[in-house]
Amino acid sequence: MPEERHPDHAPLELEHFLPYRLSILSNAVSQAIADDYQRRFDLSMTEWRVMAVLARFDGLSAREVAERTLMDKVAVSRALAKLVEAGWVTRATHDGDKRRSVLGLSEAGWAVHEIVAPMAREHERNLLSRLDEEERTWLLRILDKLQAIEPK
Amino acid sequence: MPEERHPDHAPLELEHFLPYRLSILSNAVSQAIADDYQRRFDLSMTEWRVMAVLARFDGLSAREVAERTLMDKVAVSRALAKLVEAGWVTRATHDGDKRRSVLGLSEAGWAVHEIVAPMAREHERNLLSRLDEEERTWLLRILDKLQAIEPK
DNA sequence: TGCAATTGGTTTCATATGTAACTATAACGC
DNA sequence: GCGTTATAGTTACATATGAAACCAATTGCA
Repeated sequence: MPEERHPDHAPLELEHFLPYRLSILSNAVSQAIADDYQRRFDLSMTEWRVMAVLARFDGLSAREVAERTLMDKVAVSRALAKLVEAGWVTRATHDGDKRRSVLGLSEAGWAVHEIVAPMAREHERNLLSRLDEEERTWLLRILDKLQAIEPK
Repeated sequence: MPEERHPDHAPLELEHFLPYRLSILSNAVSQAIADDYQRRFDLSMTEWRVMAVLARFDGLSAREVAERTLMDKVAVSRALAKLVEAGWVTRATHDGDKRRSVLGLSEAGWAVHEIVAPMAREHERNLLSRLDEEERTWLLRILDKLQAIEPK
Protein backbone atom coordinates (compact mmCIF):
# COMPACT_ATOMS: atom_id res chain seq x y z
CA MET A 1 0.00 0.00 0.00
CA PRO A 2 2.81 2.48 0.73
CA GLU A 3 3.72 1.97 -2.92
CA GLU A 4 7.37 2.82 -2.26
CA ARG A 5 7.29 5.53 -4.88
CA HIS A 6 10.19 7.52 -3.67
CA PRO A 7 12.76 6.62 -1.11
CA ASP A 8 12.96 9.18 1.60
CA HIS A 9 16.03 10.86 0.23
CA ALA A 10 14.89 11.05 -3.38
CA PRO A 11 14.55 14.53 -4.86
CA LEU A 12 11.45 16.28 -3.65
CA GLU A 13 8.76 17.06 -6.16
CA LEU A 14 7.92 20.53 -4.96
CA GLU A 15 4.63 20.66 -6.80
CA HIS A 16 3.40 17.69 -4.77
CA PHE A 17 4.94 18.72 -1.49
CA LEU A 18 2.19 19.90 0.81
CA PRO A 19 4.03 22.71 2.60
CA TYR A 20 5.13 24.14 -0.71
CA ARG A 21 1.65 23.94 -2.16
CA LEU A 22 0.17 25.65 0.86
CA SER A 23 2.74 28.38 0.62
CA ILE A 24 2.11 29.06 -3.05
CA LEU A 25 -1.63 29.04 -2.65
CA SER A 26 -1.63 31.16 0.45
CA ASN A 27 0.67 33.75 -1.05
CA ALA A 28 -1.31 33.97 -4.25
CA VAL A 29 -4.57 34.44 -2.38
CA SER A 30 -3.32 36.93 0.18
CA GLN A 31 -1.39 38.89 -2.37
CA ALA A 32 -4.35 39.22 -4.66
CA ILE A 33 -6.41 40.73 -1.88
CA ALA A 34 -3.62 42.92 -0.60
CA ASP A 35 -2.91 44.30 -4.05
CA ASP A 36 -6.48 45.41 -4.16
CA TYR A 37 -6.55 47.53 -0.99
CA GLN A 38 -2.93 48.49 -1.33
CA ARG A 39 -3.73 50.25 -4.56
CA ARG A 40 -6.75 52.03 -3.15
CA PHE A 41 -5.53 52.94 0.32
CA ASP A 42 -1.81 52.34 0.44
CA LEU A 43 -2.58 49.88 3.20
CA SER A 44 -0.31 46.92 3.83
CA MET A 45 -1.58 43.49 4.81
CA THR A 46 -0.33 43.85 8.35
CA GLU A 47 -1.95 47.26 8.65
CA TRP A 48 -5.24 45.91 7.40
CA ARG A 49 -5.14 43.08 9.88
CA VAL A 50 -4.68 45.55 12.69
CA MET A 51 -7.64 47.55 11.48
CA ALA A 52 -9.73 44.41 11.20
CA VAL A 53 -9.21 43.42 14.81
CA LEU A 54 -9.80 46.96 16.03
CA ALA A 55 -13.06 46.95 14.14
CA ARG A 56 -14.13 43.95 16.17
CA PHE A 57 -12.53 44.79 19.48
CA ASP A 58 -12.47 48.44 20.33
CA GLY A 59 -10.03 49.67 22.94
CA LEU A 60 -7.41 46.96 22.69
CA SER A 61 -3.82 47.61 23.66
CA ALA A 62 -1.02 47.05 21.17
CA ARG A 63 -0.07 43.82 22.84
CA GLU A 64 -3.61 42.54 22.57
CA VAL A 65 -3.67 43.45 18.91
CA ALA A 66 -0.47 41.46 18.49
CA GLU A 67 -2.05 38.43 20.15
CA ARG A 68 -5.14 38.56 17.99
CA THR A 69 -3.29 39.01 14.73
CA LEU A 70 -0.45 36.61 15.58
CA MET A 71 1.92 39.39 14.61
CA ASP A 72 4.86 40.31 16.78
CA LYS A 73 4.80 43.50 18.75
CA VAL A 74 7.33 45.27 16.58
CA ALA A 75 5.21 44.75 13.51
CA VAL A 76 2.17 45.98 15.37
CA SER A 77 4.02 49.02 16.63
CA ARG A 78 5.02 49.95 13.12
CA ALA A 79 1.59 49.34 11.67
CA LEU A 80 0.06 51.49 14.37
CA ALA A 81 2.49 54.30 13.72
CA LYS A 82 1.34 54.42 10.13
CA LEU A 83 -2.34 54.00 10.90
CA VAL A 84 -2.36 56.72 13.53
CA GLU A 85 -0.42 58.99 11.21
CA ALA A 86 -2.94 58.30 8.46
CA GLY A 87 -5.72 59.17 10.86
CA TRP A 88 -7.44 55.82 10.69
CA VAL A 89 -6.65 54.68 14.20
CA THR A 90 -6.90 56.63 17.43
CA ARG A 91 -4.47 56.07 20.25
CA ALA A 92 -4.96 57.15 23.83
CA THR A 93 -3.18 56.20 27.03
CA HIS A 94 -4.75 53.76 29.41
CA ASP A 95 -6.10 55.30 32.59
CA GLY A 96 -4.67 52.99 35.20
CA ASP A 97 -1.51 52.02 33.30
CA LYS A 98 0.41 54.65 31.44
CA ARG A 99 2.41 52.10 29.47
CA ARG A 100 -0.62 50.72 27.74
CA SER A 101 -2.30 52.35 24.78
CA VAL A 102 -5.99 52.27 24.07
CA LEU A 103 -6.66 51.83 20.39
CA GLY A 104 -9.64 52.15 18.15
CA LEU A 105 -10.78 53.02 14.67
CA SER A 106 -11.48 56.66 13.90
CA GLU A 107 -14.37 57.78 11.78
CA ALA A 108 -12.08 57.77 8.78
CA GLY A 109 -10.85 54.34 9.81
CA TRP A 110 -14.37 52.99 9.86
CA ALA A 111 -14.94 54.42 6.42
CA VAL A 112 -11.94 52.53 5.12
CA HIS A 113 -13.08 49.40 6.86
CA GLU A 114 -16.48 49.75 5.30
CA ILE A 115 -14.87 49.46 1.90
CA VAL A 116 -12.10 46.97 2.53
CA ALA A 117 -14.04 44.38 4.51
CA PRO A 118 -16.46 43.70 1.65
CA MET A 119 -13.54 43.55 -0.77
CA ALA A 120 -11.88 40.91 1.35
CA ARG A 121 -15.08 38.93 1.70
CA GLU A 122 -15.61 39.09 -2.02
CA HIS A 123 -12.21 37.55 -2.65
CA GLU A 124 -12.93 34.81 -0.16
CA ARG A 125 -16.28 34.07 -1.76
CA ASN A 126 -14.61 33.91 -5.12
CA LEU A 127 -12.08 31.43 -3.88
CA LEU A 128 -14.67 29.25 -2.19
CA SER A 129 -16.88 29.33 -5.24
CA ARG A 130 -14.46 26.96 -6.90
CA LEU A 131 -15.50 24.31 -4.41
CA ASP A 132 -18.82 22.60 -4.02
CA GLU A 133 -20.62 22.45 -0.72
CA GLU A 134 -19.14 19.13 0.27
CA GLU A 135 -15.62 20.26 -0.44
CA ARG A 136 -16.08 23.43 1.53
CA THR A 137 -17.21 21.43 4.52
CA TRP A 138 -14.21 19.16 4.31
CA LEU A 139 -11.87 22.05 3.88
CA LEU A 140 -12.97 23.71 7.09
CA ARG A 141 -12.74 20.47 8.96
CA ILE A 142 -9.28 19.78 7.60
CA LEU A 143 -8.05 23.26 8.42
CA ASP A 144 -9.30 22.88 11.96
CA LYS A 145 -7.34 19.69 12.37
CA LEU A 146 -4.19 21.00 10.77
CA GLN A 147 -4.26 24.16 12.81
CA ALA A 148 -5.03 22.39 16.05
CA ILE A 149 -1.41 22.23 17.13
CA GLU A 150 0.77 24.03 14.66
CA PRO A 151 0.25 27.74 15.36
CA LYS A 152 2.40 27.45 18.44
CA MET B 1 -30.04 29.37 3.83
CA PRO B 2 -27.46 32.17 3.56
CA GLU B 3 -28.22 32.75 7.25
CA GLU B 4 -27.32 36.44 6.97
CA ARG B 5 -24.81 36.13 9.76
CA HIS B 6 -22.73 39.13 8.94
CA PRO B 7 -23.48 41.88 6.51
CA ASP B 8 -20.73 42.28 4.04
CA HIS B 9 -19.18 45.26 5.75
CA ALA B 10 -19.27 43.85 9.28
CA PRO B 11 -15.90 43.44 10.98
CA LEU B 12 -14.03 40.45 9.67
CA GLU B 13 -13.40 37.59 12.02
CA LEU B 14 -9.85 36.87 11.03
CA GLU B 15 -9.81 33.45 12.61
CA HIS B 16 -12.59 32.36 10.27
CA PHE B 17 -11.34 34.17 7.22
CA LEU B 18 -9.97 31.61 4.80
CA PRO B 19 -7.06 33.60 3.36
CA TYR B 20 -5.89 34.46 6.85
CA ARG B 21 -6.15 30.87 8.03
CA LEU B 22 -4.21 29.65 5.03
CA SER B 23 -1.55 32.21 5.67
CA ILE B 24 -1.13 31.31 9.32
CA LEU B 25 -1.06 27.60 8.64
CA SER B 26 1.28 27.86 5.73
CA ASN B 27 3.72 30.06 7.59
CA ALA B 28 3.72 27.85 10.64
CA VAL B 29 4.38 24.75 8.57
CA SER B 30 7.04 26.20 6.31
CA GLN B 31 8.77 27.96 9.15
CA ALA B 32 8.97 24.83 11.23
CA ILE B 33 10.71 23.01 8.42
CA ALA B 34 12.95 25.91 7.53
CA ASP B 35 14.05 26.37 11.13
CA ASP B 36 15.21 22.82 11.04
CA TYR B 37 17.55 23.02 8.07
CA GLN B 38 18.44 26.60 8.74
CA ARG B 39 19.97 25.59 12.04
CA ARG B 40 21.89 22.71 10.53
CA PHE B 41 23.03 24.18 7.25
CA ASP B 42 22.38 27.90 7.35
CA LEU B 43 20.16 27.30 4.36
CA SER B 44 17.21 29.58 3.66
CA MET B 45 13.91 28.36 2.33
CA THR B 46 14.52 29.86 -1.07
CA GLU B 47 17.96 28.31 -1.23
CA TRP B 48 16.57 24.93 -0.33
CA ARG B 49 13.92 25.19 -3.01
CA VAL B 50 16.61 25.87 -5.57
CA MET B 51 18.56 22.85 -4.42
CA ALA B 52 15.44 20.71 -4.54
CA VAL B 53 14.73 21.49 -8.18
CA LEU B 54 18.35 21.02 -9.14
CA ALA B 55 18.24 17.62 -7.51
CA ARG B 56 15.42 16.70 -9.82
CA PHE B 57 16.50 18.52 -12.94
CA ASP B 58 20.19 18.67 -13.49
CA GLY B 59 21.60 21.29 -15.80
CA LEU B 60 18.84 23.87 -15.59
CA SER B 61 19.53 27.53 -16.24
CA ALA B 62 18.74 30.13 -13.61
CA ARG B 63 15.64 31.17 -15.47
CA GLU B 64 14.39 27.63 -15.55
CA VAL B 65 15.01 27.32 -11.84
CA ALA B 66 12.95 30.46 -11.36
CA GLU B 67 10.10 28.98 -13.37
CA ARG B 68 10.08 25.75 -11.43
CA THR B 69 10.25 27.36 -8.02
CA LEU B 70 7.90 30.22 -8.85
CA MET B 71 10.56 32.56 -7.51
CA ASP B 72 11.60 35.65 -9.39
CA LYS B 73 14.96 35.75 -11.10
CA VAL B 74 16.54 38.12 -8.63
CA ALA B 75 15.76 35.80 -5.75
CA VAL B 76 17.17 32.90 -7.71
CA SER B 77 20.29 34.84 -8.58
CA ARG B 78 20.91 35.61 -4.94
CA ALA B 79 20.23 32.08 -3.80
CA LEU B 80 22.61 30.75 -6.42
CA ALA B 81 25.33 33.15 -5.37
CA LYS B 82 25.17 31.76 -1.86
CA LEU B 83 24.87 28.14 -2.94
CA VAL B 84 27.79 28.33 -5.34
CA GLU B 85 29.82 30.12 -2.71
CA ALA B 86 28.97 27.39 -0.20
CA GLY B 87 30.08 24.81 -2.73
CA TRP B 88 26.74 23.05 -2.97
CA VAL B 89 25.86 24.08 -6.48
CA THR B 90 28.06 24.09 -9.57
CA ARG B 91 27.69 26.71 -12.23
CA ALA B 92 29.06 26.48 -15.74
CA THR B 93 28.34 28.45 -18.87
CA HIS B 94 26.11 27.04 -21.55
CA ASP B 95 27.93 25.95 -24.66
CA GLY B 96 25.84 27.56 -27.33
CA ASP B 97 24.68 30.55 -25.28
CA LYS B 98 27.12 32.37 -23.09
CA ARG B 99 24.38 34.19 -21.20
CA ARG B 100 22.91 31.03 -19.83
CA SER B 101 24.33 29.16 -16.86
CA VAL B 102 24.23 25.43 -16.44
CA LEU B 103 23.51 24.50 -12.86
CA GLY B 104 23.70 21.36 -10.83
CA LEU B 105 24.31 19.99 -7.38
CA SER B 106 27.88 19.28 -6.38
CA GLU B 107 28.89 16.23 -4.38
CA ALA B 108 28.61 18.29 -1.24
CA GLY B 109 25.26 19.58 -2.45
CA TRP B 110 23.96 16.06 -2.87
CA ALA B 111 25.12 15.24 0.62
CA VAL B 112 23.10 18.14 1.99
CA HIS B 113 20.13 17.10 -0.08
CA GLU B 114 20.42 13.59 1.25
CA ILE B 115 19.83 14.94 4.73
CA VAL B 116 17.35 17.74 4.11
CA ALA B 117 14.96 15.92 1.80
CA PRO B 118 14.10 13.27 4.41
CA MET B 119 13.71 16.02 7.02
CA ALA B 120 11.23 17.81 4.82
CA ARG B 121 9.33 14.61 4.08
CA GLU B 122 9.22 13.81 7.75
CA HIS B 123 7.58 17.14 8.52
CA GLU B 124 5.06 16.58 5.78
CA ARG B 125 4.25 13.11 7.07
CA ASN B 126 3.80 14.51 10.51
CA LEU B 127 1.39 17.10 9.29
CA LEU B 128 -0.61 14.63 7.24
CA SER B 129 -0.74 12.20 10.10
CA ARG B 130 -3.26 14.48 11.76
CA LEU B 131 -5.70 13.60 9.01
CA ASP B 132 -7.31 10.31 8.22
CA GLU B 133 -7.18 8.78 4.79
CA GLU B 134 -10.45 10.29 3.65
CA GLU B 135 -9.43 13.76 4.74
CA ARG B 136 -6.11 13.47 2.97
CA THR B 137 -7.85 12.57 -0.24
CA TRP B 138 -10.20 15.51 0.02
CA LEU B 139 -7.37 17.85 0.87
CA LEU B 140 -5.45 17.01 -2.29
CA ARG B 141 -8.55 17.34 -4.37
CA ILE B 142 -9.39 20.68 -2.82
CA LEU B 143 -5.87 22.00 -3.27
CA ASP B 144 -5.96 21.02 -6.92
CA LYS B 145 -9.14 22.98 -7.42
CA LEU B 146 -8.01 26.01 -5.49
CA GLN B 147 -4.70 26.13 -7.28
CA ALA B 148 -6.20 25.59 -10.69
CA ILE B 149 -6.35 29.29 -11.49
CA GLU B 150 -4.78 31.27 -8.71
CA PRO B 151 -1.02 30.88 -9.19
CA LYS B 152 -1.15 33.24 -12.15
C1' DT C 1 9.20 51.53 51.40
C1' DG C 2 12.78 50.31 47.90
C1' DC C 3 14.82 47.68 44.46
C1' DA C 4 14.78 43.65 41.35
C1' DA C 5 12.11 41.61 37.86
C1' DT C 6 8.30 42.12 34.46
C1' DT C 7 5.64 44.27 30.99
C1' DG C 8 4.09 47.67 27.10
C1' DG C 9 5.93 49.78 23.57
C1' DT C 10 9.60 51.95 20.49
C1' DT C 11 14.12 52.27 18.34
C1' DT C 12 18.12 50.28 16.26
C1' DC C 13 20.51 47.36 13.45
C1' DA C 14 21.20 43.63 10.45
C1' DT C 15 19.01 40.88 6.86
C1' DA C 16 15.53 39.84 3.33
C1' DT C 17 12.84 40.99 -0.53
C1' DG C 18 10.94 43.48 -4.69
C1' DT C 19 11.47 46.82 -8.48
C1' DA C 20 14.01 48.99 -11.72
C1' DA C 21 18.21 49.83 -13.97
C1' DC C 22 22.09 47.80 -16.05
C1' DT C 23 25.56 44.50 -18.66
C1' DA C 24 26.41 41.05 -21.82
C1' DT C 25 24.98 38.05 -25.23
C1' DA C 26 21.90 36.37 -28.68
C1' DA C 27 18.02 36.64 -32.10
C1' DC C 28 15.52 39.15 -35.61
C1' DG C 29 14.60 41.95 -39.68
C1' DC C 30 16.16 43.81 -43.64
C1' DG D 1 26.47 42.42 -41.89
C1' DC D 2 24.22 45.84 -38.76
C1' DG D 3 21.02 48.15 -35.93
C1' DT D 4 16.95 47.00 -33.13
C1' DT D 5 14.88 44.21 -29.87
C1' DA D 6 14.73 40.47 -26.62
C1' DT D 7 16.79 37.48 -23.14
C1' DA D 8 19.95 35.73 -19.03
C1' DG D 9 21.64 37.26 -15.19
C1' DT D 10 23.53 40.76 -11.77
C1' DT D 11 23.63 45.12 -9.29
C1' DA D 12 21.59 49.05 -6.88
C1' DC D 13 18.27 51.09 -4.33
C1' DA D 14 14.38 51.39 -1.58
C1' DT D 15 11.29 49.06 1.63
C1' DA D 16 9.93 45.24 4.80
C1' DT D 17 10.86 42.23 8.47
C1' DG D 18 12.88 40.12 12.76
C1' DA D 19 15.90 40.08 16.84
C1' DA D 20 17.88 42.44 20.33
C1' DA D 21 18.62 46.56 22.90
C1' DC D 22 16.30 50.01 24.98
C1' DC D 23 13.06 53.25 27.87
C1' DA D 24 9.33 53.93 30.85
C1' DA D 25 5.87 52.41 33.87
C1' DT D 26 4.28 48.68 36.93
C1' DT D 27 4.48 44.71 39.89
C1' DG D 28 6.40 41.60 43.36
C1' DC D 29 8.20 41.03 47.53
C1' DA D 30 12.02 41.21 51.28
